[in-house]
Amino acid sequence: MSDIRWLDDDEQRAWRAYLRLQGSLGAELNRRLQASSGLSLADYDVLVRLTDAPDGRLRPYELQRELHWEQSRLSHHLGRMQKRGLVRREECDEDRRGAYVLLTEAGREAITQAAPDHVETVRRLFIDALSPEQLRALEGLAVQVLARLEDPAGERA
Amino acid sequence: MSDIRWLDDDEQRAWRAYLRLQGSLGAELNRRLQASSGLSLADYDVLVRLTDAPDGRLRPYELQRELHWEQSRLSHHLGRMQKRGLVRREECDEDRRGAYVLLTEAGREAITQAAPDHVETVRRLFIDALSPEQLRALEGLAVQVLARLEDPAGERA
DNA sequence: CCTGGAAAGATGACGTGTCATGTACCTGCC
DNA sequence: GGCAGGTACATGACACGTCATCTTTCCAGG
Repeated sequence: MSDIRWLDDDEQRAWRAYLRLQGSLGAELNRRLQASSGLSLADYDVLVRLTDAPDGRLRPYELQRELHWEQSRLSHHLGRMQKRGLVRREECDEDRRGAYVLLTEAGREAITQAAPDHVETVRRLFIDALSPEQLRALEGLAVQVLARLEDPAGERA
Repeated sequence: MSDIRWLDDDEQRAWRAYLRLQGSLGAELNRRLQASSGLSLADYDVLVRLTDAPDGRLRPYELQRELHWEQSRLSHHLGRMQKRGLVRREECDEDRRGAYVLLTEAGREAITQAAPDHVETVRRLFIDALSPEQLRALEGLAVQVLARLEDPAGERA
C-alpha cells in the first residue's frame, strides 16, 4: 500500500504499443468489414458461431459463453440483428424461460459473402505481418493474461 | 482472387486468443477504473496527455494525433468531459479556427487520484502475468502490425 | 487582393456497450 | 406442494464511437 509500482520504460512502451494495436487494428478491421459487407465485427462473430453450430441454432446463453460477452450486450445485439433480418428467435420447448437463436437465409448469405474478404483483411493486416514464432508468442501471452483474468484468485501469483 | 487463404489452426488460435484478450482485458480494466474513480479508459488517456503537456494545455488536433483517435470522437468526448467539469476549452489566438483544451482543477484531481490504482491494476492483470521477454515480443509485434496499418502501401509486403 | 482548396473543429443521427433492474421459469429442500 | 434462490432473457437509460456534413478560418497561387 505504501509505494506505487509505476511502469518502467520497457513496460510503458509495451503497454502503450499494445493499447495502440488494439485501438487501431480493431477500428480498421471494423471499417473495412462494414464497408465491404455492411456487417460489424460483432455481427460477424455472432454469425460465425451460429454457422458453426450443429443445428444452426443456439441458446443465447451458449452464444454468450462462446463469445465471452455480457448477457445484456448479447440480448441487445440479437435484437438489432433480428430487426435487420440476420437472425430469428424461436421459443424453446425444453426450457420455457429460454429461446433459440437461428440464422435466417439473409444471415447465412451475409456471412457467406463477408467471410472471404474479412479473412483476407485479417491476413493482410495482421497474420502476414508476423512470423509463426510471433504468432505463437502472442497466443501464449494472451492465454497467460486470460488465465489470470478469469481466475479471481490468480492476481497475486 | 481465385482461392481464399483461410487461416490454418495455428493462425486461427492465435487470432482468436488475441481477440479474446482484447475484449476481456479492455472490459475488465474499464470496469475497475470506472468503479474506483468514475473515469473511463478514454477519460484517463485524455487526462494523462493533458497532464504531460508542457503548459497543461493542448490543441485538440495535437491531442488527436497523440491518442490516434478520430477527430469527431475526440470532439464528442471533450464535450462530455467538459460537461462533467474535467476539462475546459479556451479560444486560440494564433489560429482562430482552433481551440485549446486544458485541465480543470477537478480534472487534475481526478487523474491524480485515479492513477495509482489504475497502474496497479494494469500491473496485476497484465504486466505481472508476463515475462520481460514476452513484453518485448509483444511490443515488437505490435509495432510491426501498426507499421503496416499506417502505411497504405505496406499491405503487400 | 481574392479565390479555391485544405485544415480545425463542432454537431446530429445512429449503432453499440454497460449497468441496473424486471419478469418468467426452474429446481432443490423443507 | 410450496417456497427460496438461482437461471434465462429482456429492457430502459445512458455513455461511447463513427459517419456524414457543416462552419469558420487559413493559406497559396492567380
